[in-house]
Amino acid sequence: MALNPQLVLDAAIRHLDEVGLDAFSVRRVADGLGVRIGALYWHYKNRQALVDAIAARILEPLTLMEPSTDAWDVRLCRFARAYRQALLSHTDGARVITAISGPGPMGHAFMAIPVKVLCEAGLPATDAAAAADVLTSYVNGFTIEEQNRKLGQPEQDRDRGFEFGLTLLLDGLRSRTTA
Amino acid sequence: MALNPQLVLDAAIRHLDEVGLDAFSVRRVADGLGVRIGALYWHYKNRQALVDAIAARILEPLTLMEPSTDAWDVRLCRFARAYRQALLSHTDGARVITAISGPGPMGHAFMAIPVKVLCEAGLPATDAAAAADVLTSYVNGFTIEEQNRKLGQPEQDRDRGFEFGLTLLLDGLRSRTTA
DNA sequence: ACCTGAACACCGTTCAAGT
DNA sequence: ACCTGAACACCGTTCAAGT
Repeated sequence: MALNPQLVLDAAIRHLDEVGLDAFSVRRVADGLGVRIGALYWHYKNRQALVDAIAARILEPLTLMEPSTDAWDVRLCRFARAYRQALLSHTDGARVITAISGPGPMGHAFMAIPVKVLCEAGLPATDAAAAADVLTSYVNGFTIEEQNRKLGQPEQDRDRGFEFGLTLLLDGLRSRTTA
Repeated sequence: MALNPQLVLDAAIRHLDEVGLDAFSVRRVADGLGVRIGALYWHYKNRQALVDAIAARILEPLTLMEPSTDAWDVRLCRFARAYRQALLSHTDGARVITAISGPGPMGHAFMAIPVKVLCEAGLPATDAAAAADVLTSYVNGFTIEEQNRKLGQPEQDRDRGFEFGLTLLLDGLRSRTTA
């Protein structure tokens, strides 16, 4: 069976889910595929490229969300929740995102979602970009901490904490929009 | 000259500032001290203990802020800004904080600051804790991104982005307090 | 108590050589 | 085109042995 970037990425994600980002090792990914380590370097330039690919895979579901006709604040909430869930769906998912070497095409498609919603809400383009940064920064920061230290805590409590911050941001944004 | 935890920590921070967290190496810290690597393990149990110590050093200035009689929102803003500045004062400072093995005494003293302010603002204890988590999560997330990718950007722009989010959170909090 | 010397088991990366 | 074999320069950690 021939190796290809897809299969390597699948194995990498399995390995990440098992051991977490700190113990994530290109060599172990090769082991999981029953292949010598040099083989992976044919499909991915280096470890960073593999991490970037994992990050893109994590963000992909968000860029595929179906468009909605709901109010902008409802859509922004849905985006933030879906983003957190995407990060939570893999071990250290939030830290993986902050370990990307740069925002690739997927990263740009991802950020375009909240920016678009906020523009439609009537925010000036520059404010929309800033607000989108704030929102994703919050989700990143919250979920990093959540995956680092709060996974023993009941899901309901963690959800409540997240929703509290989301509400604060949304309230602040509503008072700055015209729509 | 005898080695001690202080000197090791100083050298570790110098090394961190030079190469960043990813390239941070216990061996290089030993090199910087002109000492064999085994020597460091007498003063620090392992690499993680050294990172924890760096994090505590970064947070220390905040726990030493002089008490203030200003309004709660002014104090909370001041705390958030000082926290961001503390993180920015060392290479990858924000990522160092999220790499702590656990909240030590310094971490607890640190979190007590915003919690206290928010309690005095009239928030129920449980809301105060949640809001403090939200605020620090935001600062962490924002500053990680800032140190990862925005350090080329003018400081004024980065400050503006940060203040935007801070204002949103503060506005949201004000509508939930009695004081 | 504090440090050296030396080893151990691991990394990521490269690259000629095979097929 | 794709993978193996083998090397290289690095890690963190341990621990007997020295002082």
